[in-house]
Amino acid sequence: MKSFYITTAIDYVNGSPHLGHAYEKVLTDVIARFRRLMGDQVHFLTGTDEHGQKVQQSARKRGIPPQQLCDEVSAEFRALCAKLNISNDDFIRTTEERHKKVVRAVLQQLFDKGEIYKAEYRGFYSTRQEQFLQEKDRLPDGSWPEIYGEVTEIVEPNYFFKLRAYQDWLVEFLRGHENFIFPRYRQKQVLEFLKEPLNDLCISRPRERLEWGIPLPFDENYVTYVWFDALINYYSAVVDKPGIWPATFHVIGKDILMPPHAVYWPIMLHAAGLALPQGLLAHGWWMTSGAKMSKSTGNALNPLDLVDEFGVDAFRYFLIREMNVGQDSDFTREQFLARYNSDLANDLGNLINRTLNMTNRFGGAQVPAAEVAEEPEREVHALWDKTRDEALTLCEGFQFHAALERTFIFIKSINAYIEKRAPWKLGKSVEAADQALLRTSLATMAEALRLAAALLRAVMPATTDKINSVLGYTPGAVWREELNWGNRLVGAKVAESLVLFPRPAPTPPAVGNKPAGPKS
RNA sequence: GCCAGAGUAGCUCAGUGGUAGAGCAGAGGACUCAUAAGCCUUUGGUCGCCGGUUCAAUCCCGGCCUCUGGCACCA
Repeated sequence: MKSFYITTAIDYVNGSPHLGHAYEKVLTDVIARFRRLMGDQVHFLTGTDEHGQKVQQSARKRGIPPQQLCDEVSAEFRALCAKLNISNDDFIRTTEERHKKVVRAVLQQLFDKGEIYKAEYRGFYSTRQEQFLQEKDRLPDGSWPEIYGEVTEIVEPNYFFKLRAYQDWLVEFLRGHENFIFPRYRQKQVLEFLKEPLNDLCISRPRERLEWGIPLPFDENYVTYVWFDALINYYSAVVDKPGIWPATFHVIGKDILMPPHAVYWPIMLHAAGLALPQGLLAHGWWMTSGAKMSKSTGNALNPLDLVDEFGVDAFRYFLIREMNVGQDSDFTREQFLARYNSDLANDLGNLINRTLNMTNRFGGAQVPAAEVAEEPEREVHALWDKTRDEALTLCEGFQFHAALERTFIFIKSINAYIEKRAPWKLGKSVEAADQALLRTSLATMAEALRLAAALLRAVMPATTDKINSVLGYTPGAVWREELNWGNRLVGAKVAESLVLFPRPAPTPPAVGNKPAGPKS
């Protein structure tokens, strides 16, 4: 079985989960579920990044130990995974011993090889904020903003990793692996960036400034800083699990593609003699009216509430259907409702319910066998084969939004097929030919629905299960075989009815000067 | 400033060297198994702006405008 190891970025615990985190987890989960269905041996890792200045400061502000803060927030991210029905196999925290051990081992190894050296770091330091500032922090007139207090240029000994020595190697590597980064144009960006010489990477902070971190194994007066801690989680989580490394894909936000994942990480691995991942998948951001969606912007709408209101599958469907992986998308309640009502409630949900109803009313609650295959049936069969083939290809290329689009075209075609056959008319006829057509139409709509549901499995797993359940069907172990048109449902006893995606109560018209709707 | 991506119907987007397509929204119709859902028909666009190449450009070239992102030790 082919091994497929996929990761999300680990989330920094200095803030609560928001839509961006949710999207990355859902996207990665859909890929993981899809690969499992395709027969790969999948290992899916997510987790939390827990060290650093900001965590230390936040904990101090609240008067609690940093570990307690990490425990609290990390639990929130775990809860998010559960809420979103994420199928991760492991959840790593950078404060776990299994991780720290590996970070120290890798650092020691690189130090012994001479890849890490001590030198002086020079920069502008804000005592009040306890951090070094960058040129871009300056005001246009060259002075430093008030919040930094007194800023002084200081020189501090630190440890550096020899990034620059590997710059040419990295350029060669990327030229030789054109599909290393998805989407492709991002790889060009990285190569463009690499035309400028790299500086070596400062990987340490003195302990008197930063306590909350992993001590360098070769100098306990320092802790390692950010990347040698965070990135190594991908490796530390599986170091004792044979057959998983290297990663197949790291799914990350475009904001941490360059330089960390596209430059530091490959060089770190190469320098340490470890195999490189097959690829990086950089996704875009959700925006609201052009503004990045995050907690700090104080957007009134909390998209995660939609999970409680409409169910996790509806939420997952929206994220995957609406976002073209790699690009940015807008998130509005209106767009969500449009998708929910049109695709899920009207097209799919209603199709399920009417299929159950008709099977009960005209078929004695049992799926009959198809007896004829005339033009309408042949059209549905042909469209299914085309839909399945295209959808699989699209999913393999991360074009899930397009795969869902095709799938829903097929679902709509089932509705159209039903109108063509009009079983409610056939049901009134006593002619043998009409009765055969009736049985055929009931069989066809049920089978088409089963197939459509199977194709949705990676995106809406609970929905697929429910549809199978009301169709009285238990799917077989091999998903690919489930995608073939057949007669598996013949004789199945179907449920009476199912309203899967109930239409939301109509919003009261926003007229007059009444106060806005009830606050719950 | 440099680099990259994007500017196509009210909205979200697809697309091709030969005077443009889908879904949603809007309008009309026939039906009734169904979540007043579904089905059929339909309105709607000088394809960002200006030039050029071509018999012909939305798609090729040049310039410009606008939006988004990256530009290093910052998550």
